[in-house]
This record gives sequence, C-alpha cells and structure tokens, in this order.
Amino acid sequence: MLELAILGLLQETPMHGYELRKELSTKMGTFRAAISYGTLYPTLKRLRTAGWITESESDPSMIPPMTSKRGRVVYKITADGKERFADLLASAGPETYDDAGFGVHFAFFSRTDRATRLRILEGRRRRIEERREGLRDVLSRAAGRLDAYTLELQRHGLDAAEREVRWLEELITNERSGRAPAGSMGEIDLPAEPAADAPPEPPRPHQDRP
Amino acid sequence: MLELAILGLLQETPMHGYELRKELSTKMGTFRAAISYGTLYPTLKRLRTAGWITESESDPSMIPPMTSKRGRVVYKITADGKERFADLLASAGPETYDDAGFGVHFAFFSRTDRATRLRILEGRRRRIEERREGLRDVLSRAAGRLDAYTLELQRHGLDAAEREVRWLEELITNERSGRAPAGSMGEIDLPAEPAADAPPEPPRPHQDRP
DNA sequence: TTGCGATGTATCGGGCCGATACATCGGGGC
DNA sequence: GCCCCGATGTATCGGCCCGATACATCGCAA
Repeated sequence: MLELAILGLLQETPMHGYELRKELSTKMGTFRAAISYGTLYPTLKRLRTAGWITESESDPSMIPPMTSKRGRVVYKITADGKERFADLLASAGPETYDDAGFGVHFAFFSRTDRATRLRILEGRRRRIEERREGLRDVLSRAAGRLDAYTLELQRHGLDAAEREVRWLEELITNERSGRAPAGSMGEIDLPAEPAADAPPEPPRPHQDRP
Repeated sequence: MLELAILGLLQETPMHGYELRKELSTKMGTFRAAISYGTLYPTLKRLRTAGWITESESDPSMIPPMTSKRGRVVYKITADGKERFADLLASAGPETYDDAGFGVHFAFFSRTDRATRLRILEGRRRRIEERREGLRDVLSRAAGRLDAYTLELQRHGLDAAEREVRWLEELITNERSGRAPAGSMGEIDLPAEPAADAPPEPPRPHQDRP
C-alpha cells in the first residue's frame, strides 16, 4: 500500500524522505494519519532493491547547500517503477478496499481510468455496506444484552457507515453520468504517461456544508 | 490494545479462541474490523506466559462433546489478569486515542470510573480536533495545487472529523452534567469486581436518526 | 457417502508502528 | 559572539498485527 503511495508521489517529482513523509500525510488525509520513518525508510530500501526507484546522493546545487557530510538522499522513480505504479493502481486485491488502501487509491484517481475508478468505488461501497449490515444486525438483534456505551459505539459506527455509503453513491453517480473524464480523452487502458497533470474531472458531491 | 480487549472479555466469562474472536468483532464495531487469528493466538500465548490468563483443556461437559482429540482450549482470566485489566483500563498512553485504542476503551466504559471516561473522551477530542485543523489548513491554503479527487477526499475527511468532534462534545456534556453514574455508587477507583453487570448509565446523544 | 460449510487451533513471513539515536541548519536570546 | 532550540534529515530495532495457509472435527444435505 505504502509502495503505491510512494511511487505515485515520486512520479510527480523526485523527493527526499522527509518531504515524502509530509506529502504522504497531507494527501492521504483521513485514511492514513502519518507514516512512520520506521516504515518509510525500509520501504524505500525495498523499492530501491526491486529497481523501482533510485537513490541519488544530495543534489550539489541545493538551496541550503549543506556542506556535504551525509547529505540528503533524493529518490527518483525509474521506468520500471512507473510500470509498477500503473499495475498497482489498477490492481484490486482485498486490501484495496480497507481504509488505508482505499484512501491511497482514491488520492490517485486523477491518474486512474474511469473503469478502474468505478470498480474501486463499488468495491469500497460493498465493503462498507457489509459493515453497515453487521452493525444493524447487532443493534436490532442484540440490543438488550449490550451495555449503553457499547450500544452508543455501534450507533456511531452505523451512522458513519451510512454516511460513507451515501458519499460513495454520489461519487459513483457522478462517475457514471457525464461528469467524469469521458469528454477529453476517452478511455485508454492505463497509459504509462497519463498526460502529466490534467486532472480529468472535479467530482464535488457535497454542497451542503453549513 | 488487543491485550486489554481480551482481558476485558474474559472478565465477563471464560471463552475459547473462536468465540473470543467473534465477540471482539461485534463489540469493537467500527474501530476494529475483525481480529486475525495470526494475532489472537500469539497474544493469548503471551498473556498466558505473563500469567494474566490460564488455558484449561476442553471442558468435558461441552454441549457438542467432541470426542477429545485436540479439544478446544478454554481461556480464563486470573487474579493478576484482573489487576492488569484495571491498570490498562485507566492508563492513558498516546495509543489510547487512535481509532483502535479509543474503540476498545470506549467499549469498556461501563466498567470505567467517570474521571477516566472524561479524560479519555477529552483526549480523543483533542486528537480529532488536531486532525480537523490539519484538514482545514490543507483545504484553505493548498486548495489550488491539489486535484479534484484529493480535494474531495480531504473534504470528506473534514466532514467526518467535525462530526466526531460534535459526537464527543455531546458525550462529554452528558458525562459532566448529572446523566452519568454519580448517583448509584459514587466513584471508587477501579474495583476488581465492578458490580458485575450494572451498566452505570445510558449516554444517548443522537436522537436525530431519520 | 461424500462433500461442504461452520467450528476450532496454530504458524509463518512480512508490513507497519513507536521509540530512539544521531547529525545539520537557521534563528532568537543574551 | 555564543549557545541552545526547533525544524530538517537519515536510519535502526523490537514488537504488534495482518493475511495466507495448514490441519482437524462436526453436523447436515445432496
């Protein structure tokens, strides 16, 4: 999962670890609080070993030049890495639909073709619907044998699940009908170079924020 | 975290692993989907080694008797285990306020004294408020440089954060003013036998479910 | 009677986390 | 001029937890 996120960010521009972590934290938002260095650096090493990225020692013309001596390491994606990124983007393991996985995939939707976007959105919806049904069962069937706090926890969970399903419904509707790429470039199946930075479409479901 | 959950469930009644897992899944609801056996059994072994629980081989008078031959293992909490549970319940590490940690603590609120409940609720609120502020910053400051999907993800995250803060506010208000244990038995500091099954108080914030 | 789904116990490799250590840089206080 | 502090930056280690996998029993239906 983190692998996909790193590859995606490095596709935009080369970066060093510290920067990567900050971008990761802001772009993944809710679904992934803040990546740990104890995860980041081993993962970077793994990606380097696999050949998806390269580590280049400290750019000499850095803004704060840093008198060498353990300079910062700049990570850059390779051609193989871009291919790997495309594969991961379109892949659909079960981990694609848990909180972290979905968040990362969603964050790169502007570089994903519409068919894949719909597949992921619908898979996520199914996942949350299952959670919702489970919670409804507990609340109706076992209402009596649970204490008040546990019940309240279930209620809050059910509320969040229902809300997320509604959110996903709106996104799916938007994707399907007109308002989604479609017009500009049609549906190519996962290009290695996805036209750089032309975000295909604004979704914008919510307009009811008070 | 899982340690606390297991100890808490075994305090109600002895159980074997399979049962434990199911109880775990329903009681922790949203904040902890379904515990893996690859986690559960090693943890049980750890608890046994520490002396918090005992493993007793297959109760002979089992409903489906199971003709011995690798019978089910029933786990039971020890006196030390109950002490440990009380300590964990009242402890306040940072992991107490992440999704999983908070969910587990909350699920046992009916066996937690009011002061601790308030401390945990407020700690969680602070945590979510920080997330909320971070998301607001991103949405106001970096609105232009993010693509539409990433923006939508942040918006949805902000919405969920605001909603959870409001939920916590209600719970905190309820705890503070009257509607909370107080009346029935005052505030003992973590009794080993917490009056078995007298849930101290129904919280019930939401009444606006359509 | 065969086979399948639920029940049940257990291990293994690996991802990810928090704590920790160490080093450099810019700036504010004195 | 000096020092300390907070932000920047790289890296490791122990440990929790997960998914995949293996194996065994039970009740039931085809």
